[in-house]
Amino acid sequence: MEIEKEAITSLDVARRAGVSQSAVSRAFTPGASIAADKRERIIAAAEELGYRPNPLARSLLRGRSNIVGVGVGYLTNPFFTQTLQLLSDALDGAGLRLMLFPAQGSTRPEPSIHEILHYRIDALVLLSVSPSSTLTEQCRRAQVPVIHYNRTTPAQDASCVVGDNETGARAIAAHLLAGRHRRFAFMAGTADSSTNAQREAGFTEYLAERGAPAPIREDGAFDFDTAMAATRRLLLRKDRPEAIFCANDTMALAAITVARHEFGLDVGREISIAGYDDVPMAAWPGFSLTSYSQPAAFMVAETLRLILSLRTDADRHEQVVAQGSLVVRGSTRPVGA
Amino acid sequence: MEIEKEAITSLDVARRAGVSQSAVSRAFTPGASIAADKRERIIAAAEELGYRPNPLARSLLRGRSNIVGVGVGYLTNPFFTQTLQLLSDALDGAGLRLMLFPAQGSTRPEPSIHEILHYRIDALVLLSVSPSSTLTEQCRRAQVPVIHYNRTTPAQDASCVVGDNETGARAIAAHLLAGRHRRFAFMAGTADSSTNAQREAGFTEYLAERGAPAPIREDGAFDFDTAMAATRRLLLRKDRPEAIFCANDTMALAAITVARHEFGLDVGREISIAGYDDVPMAAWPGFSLTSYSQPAAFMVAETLRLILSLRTDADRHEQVVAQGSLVVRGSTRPVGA
DNA sequence: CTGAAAGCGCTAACAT
DNA sequence: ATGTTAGCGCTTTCAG
Repeated sequence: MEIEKEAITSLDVARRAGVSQSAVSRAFTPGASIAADKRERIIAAAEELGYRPNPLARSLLRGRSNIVGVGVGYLTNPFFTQTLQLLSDALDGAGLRLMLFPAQGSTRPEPSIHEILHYRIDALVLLSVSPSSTLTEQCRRAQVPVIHYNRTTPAQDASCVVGDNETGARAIAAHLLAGRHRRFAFMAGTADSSTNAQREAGFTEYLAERGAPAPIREDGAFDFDTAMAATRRLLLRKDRPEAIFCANDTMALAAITVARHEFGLDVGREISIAGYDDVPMAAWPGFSLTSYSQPAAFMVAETLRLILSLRTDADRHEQVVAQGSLVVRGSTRPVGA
Repeated sequence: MEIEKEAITSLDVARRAGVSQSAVSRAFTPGASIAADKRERIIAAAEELGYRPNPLARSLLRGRSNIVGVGVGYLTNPFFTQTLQLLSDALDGAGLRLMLFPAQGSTRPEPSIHEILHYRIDALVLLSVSPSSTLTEQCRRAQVPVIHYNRTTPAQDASCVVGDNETGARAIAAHLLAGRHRRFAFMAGTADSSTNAQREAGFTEYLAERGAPAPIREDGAFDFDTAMAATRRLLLRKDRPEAIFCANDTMALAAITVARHEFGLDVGREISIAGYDDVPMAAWPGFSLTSYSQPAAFMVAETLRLILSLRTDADRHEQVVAQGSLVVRGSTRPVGA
């Protein structure tokens, strides 16, 4: 064991391998022109010394840090958790670092985003965070591509990766309609969310097209507790809805819980409840929630592709819309019943 | 709006404020000796230009990056999710950045950790990751303090923040014993986890002390699906256990699901099931899971305290043991029933 | 208290 | 293909 050693630098490796310091740099740069045998000798010397190029110094010079900033609002939603896990693995596999920061899910400009931007990050990924124009503007100026995940921007002036919410919501509507329900309800997520808006539009429009009555609306804010309260209000109505479509699974799980445990309803027979996202819990026998599956793995893969492609030109932007699929389980009345 | 501007540097601010570049640096360094009015003038100029010191350059020189590496195994466990959320907020509040990397929850040395270490991170936090001696050694050499969260190291040669698992498991055992159960089972988490070992020891020892029979043991690997299978094995036995203590809540939720939906058991009357962690879902009416609560907020606060204190001397280490509390709900038979 | 100057560790011209 | 040189943007002596 060596005694208390300061970090080894490329110069140490250079001396050891008997070459110039810049040769060491080249040995660690994929496209650089250097003799194969010399490179091997340098790599060998580096291994012995336990050397790795200092990413900080490298970033300072290159103007890019190999770091991707990831902003996330509420980690409590399993859909985001799953996404974060996938994204974490994907970035790691691509040799990119993931810098996580809390984005509160709100519109107001977050100071942390500001700070993150100074790390000369390769890209900024926002998971279900409502877009803010000031943030978008700042990133544009800093030449940092922004990728909205699970959100679209009003002006479509930024890149995003989203599911086809309208189609999904229409599929849910069609399924509920096929179950011969009359009174429908929609439990909304947060109002400023494009995701919620699209799901609501798809659901409402499909019902209207088929001549069904407009759904009752309650606000569940994408949150379990809020959704429980909203469900109570729905189920206490004289014209109690027969089918509830919740804008995400978290709220649907809350609705099932309240319907079953507080109102003693047989979910799937006396009332139908459907969600969106198809989180792992939806498949648990205790819930058996009908939902619309978002292809998380595909969406994350697309996000990575965008990161790699946009870091060369941040001004370009691209919208990716992923197709999902309806997953019918026991929480909705069977078709034709 | 300016035209396509390169990032502004301290020199730009210096020129604008009519001072030297080093004055700008001092204005942004808390302890530096600079006249108050000059500092204000510089700060004003910086605001106008939208200047912030480049953290990359700063880190390169200071040898510390203000980044904390956080390694996490499985984000699917809500307890870790909650912790990550809290930690993310805490670090952000302290002006520290959080670099997330997948640690696979395994013992083998991860290449990403290697890479992260070169960012001259202030500390490495490992969430429920089994300690590896090679990793510990590497961090020691790099003078990076390691903090194990929810794990202890065998040799106690590193810092950690853990709950008092033995006490918690004993409290669960006492509670189940008070419910007049005869046949007990313990559903274990992953074998190499100190957390699991301590919970198992506390549970088993308490039962032994009271003259109760040793619990049947099944392996649930801290995982929902694995725990479902393990529960089936338990409930198919001739000597079916009357009370099951699961080493974490995820497994307990699986046990409840199987007991209720596959075996038609009335959980809390015909069988008692208890968990550990007291995740939010434990309180859902559909589960009403008796659990032992880990004080996540306190543990994260302590983690932050350790980070701040250890970054000046990485050689020191400290063990923090947090006290939790028993949360009795409906999944276990009431005491005296 | 303040400015000039010397690097932190590395990459990217520029010469050879 | 390789070594030399000039910085990336900042902090920190060192003089004054």
